[in-house]
Amino acid sequence: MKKNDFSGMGERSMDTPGIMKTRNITIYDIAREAGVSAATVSRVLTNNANVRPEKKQKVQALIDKYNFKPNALAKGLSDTRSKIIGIMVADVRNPFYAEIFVACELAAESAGYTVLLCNSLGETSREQKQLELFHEQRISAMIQLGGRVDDLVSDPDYVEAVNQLTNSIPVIVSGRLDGTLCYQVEIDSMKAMDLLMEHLIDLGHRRIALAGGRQDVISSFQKFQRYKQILKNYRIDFRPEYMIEGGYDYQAGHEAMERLLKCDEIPTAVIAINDYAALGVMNSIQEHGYRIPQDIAVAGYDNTQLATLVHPHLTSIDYQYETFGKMLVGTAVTAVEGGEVSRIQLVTPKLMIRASTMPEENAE
Amino acid sequence: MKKNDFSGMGERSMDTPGIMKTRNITIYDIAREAGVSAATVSRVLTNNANVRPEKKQKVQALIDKYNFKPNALAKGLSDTRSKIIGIMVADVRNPFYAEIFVACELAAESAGYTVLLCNSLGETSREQKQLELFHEQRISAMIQLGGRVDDLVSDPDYVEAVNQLTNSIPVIVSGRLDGTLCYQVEIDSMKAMDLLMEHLIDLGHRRIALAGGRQDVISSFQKFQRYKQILKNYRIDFRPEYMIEGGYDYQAGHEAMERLLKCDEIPTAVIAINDYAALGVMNSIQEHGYRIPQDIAVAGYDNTQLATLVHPHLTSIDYQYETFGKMLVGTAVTAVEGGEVSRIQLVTPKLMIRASTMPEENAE
DNA sequence: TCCATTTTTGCAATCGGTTTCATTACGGAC
DNA sequence: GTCCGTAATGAAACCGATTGCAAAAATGGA
Repeated sequence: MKKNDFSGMGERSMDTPGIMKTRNITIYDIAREAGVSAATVSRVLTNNANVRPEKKQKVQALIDKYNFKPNALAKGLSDTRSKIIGIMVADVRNPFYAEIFVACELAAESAGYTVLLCNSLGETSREQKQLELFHEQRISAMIQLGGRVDDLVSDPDYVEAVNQLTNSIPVIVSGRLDGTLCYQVEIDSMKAMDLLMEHLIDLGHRRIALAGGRQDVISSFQKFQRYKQILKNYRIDFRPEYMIEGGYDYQAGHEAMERLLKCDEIPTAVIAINDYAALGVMNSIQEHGYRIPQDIAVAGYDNTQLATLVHPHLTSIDYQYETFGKMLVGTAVTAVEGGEVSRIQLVTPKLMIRASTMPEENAE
Repeated sequence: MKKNDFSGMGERSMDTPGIMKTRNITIYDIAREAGVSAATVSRVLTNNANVRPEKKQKVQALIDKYNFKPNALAKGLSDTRSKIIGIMVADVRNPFYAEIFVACELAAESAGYTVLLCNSLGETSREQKQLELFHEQRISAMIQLGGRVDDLVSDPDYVEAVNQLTNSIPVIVSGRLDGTLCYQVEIDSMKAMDLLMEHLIDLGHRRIALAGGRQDVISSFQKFQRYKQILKNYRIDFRPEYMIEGGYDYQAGHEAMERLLKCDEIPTAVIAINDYAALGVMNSIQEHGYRIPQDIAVAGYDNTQLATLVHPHLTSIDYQYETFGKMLVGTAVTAVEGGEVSRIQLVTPKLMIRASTMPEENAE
């Protein structure tokens, strides 16, 4: 292992038994050995200033030799912000958020930022704590995804905390109701419903039901509205009994389908609010001895891994995570760096057709 | 919104159109208004020094009034380390890692640390970059989970980078081969296999097969070894055709089961290397018209959400994520703070019995 | 009341970068 | 060779905390 041999004293200490600590190399160490000032080394690091090529090379050589990495803390301190983007999600264990997080991580990486993930786990108190954490870390921007806001907006302390943050850094939200001061990057839920409905209607379906989702979640609300609109456009009667609201999990889908199967006329196609609910729907259908898609076609939202784990593979709406992540982080970075970004942006989803709606289609 | 009114100049600027930036409050601002020195405020913050109660109260009141949060960057800079624990996983989109991450986040939170998550995505180059990121952030400790190490250990640059890090901060690894200098927190894979095998043998199974997993992944290797050992203990002949190595996904499980179904004597129970593979196994079984568990019992590892999404619900090994996370973070924190921790620790897994092995057992 | 202790305090240095500003070096024009 | 404008460089201040050290204040004992 290489070490800096120009520092005579105390570069190693044994304060933790068994673990040797190596003193970190600083810009001054490099400067000294290169025979230049720290300012010059800094200029080499930030690259943009004009440094005489020969010196630049010499300094760079030492940087490489000692594998010197500038201290992000010092850097952040001197320009009063860390290059960290805080991301707050309800729960990364939900694959939907996991996908977005990874997409954001990749996008941030190429922009020279780091992402800091926090799970609110749906608890107001945690969400507030995370906000404090972000504040302490002096993050450059915050991305907030999903989660119900009902309880939050009624908590004055929370509102105060968000305002304070919004006042000092760009906040990008998605799938939330708040945000007068925020940037919004949303998935085009209406377009998503369009894609699914047109696909099913093209296949000849006229009895199309919805399973799961709540009116108080903005994206679901939009889907419901669009659903009715599309029916009207196609002159198909809206049947209230075909719109089963509920949660977002397996159970919700299963229960919804059980109710749908009790209708006088059973639907020929069901759109579930997400892949989990779709799985519930599918299991319910199969338990009753119906075939998918011959008797009932099923489609979902999110296009998570689950969609290709079930049988038949599930037709789903892909939220274009890569694009989504890029837009979220891109908006954050542009806003941080003082550029112009539009306040609201939409991501166009894509329909992934699989066997659960088209028997002849091969599962990917 | 509250603001600091004692600072006459430039506390607000309009450099980003439409977004007002508020200058951050510092320890000096508090000190000035309280009529004390910054050192005293710092002592109030860190709590441990002796400050006259009346002053302490006065300062605390101002801290609350302005919702002052000390700058973590400055703090980290002055004690040369940020209170951040870096966590590197292959991919959080894998629910197994997502569970561990959330558990670590919770454990870290109560210890006053922040966790920084990085996905290596199985690429050596990314893993190395994340290491640099950790170094720049001057993290206090690193937790590395899973991932294949074959390519990594052969890359001298990578080894160098890890050594450098290991030399300066505690590194906790799990599910990896390296680690002479590291702390290890492992799940007791042998015990896990014991639990599954004993459960199945108790149920009367004698023809038990394994599906998926590779010899070069340490945890799988241990499972294979233990499997043979247990068979021997119970005087059951080991049949090579019952041990189908492969990957860790749906496909691997499916293919393994297809091969198992071609055996002269079809196994009566199958243990899949994880829940994904188990799902593949189950689907293969059901496609061939067999019933689970009446004809063939199935069990998996990881006890992810998937286990209760499939039908019948899957018997699986629960890795006790909460305990696991606590041990990982606990080890990191103790090591950072100079305490004694044992180099190797084991987490005892737990068997979750569900309908895929016991028909009469109700799914939870 | 006065001196010796023990607590409280504040000053100033430090952590490791960036950046402003003044100074110096350089290259070309005359 | 001199002069001038630009490019290159370094000294020093600054970001916002912590902390060792010394001074000041409070306390207690005689």
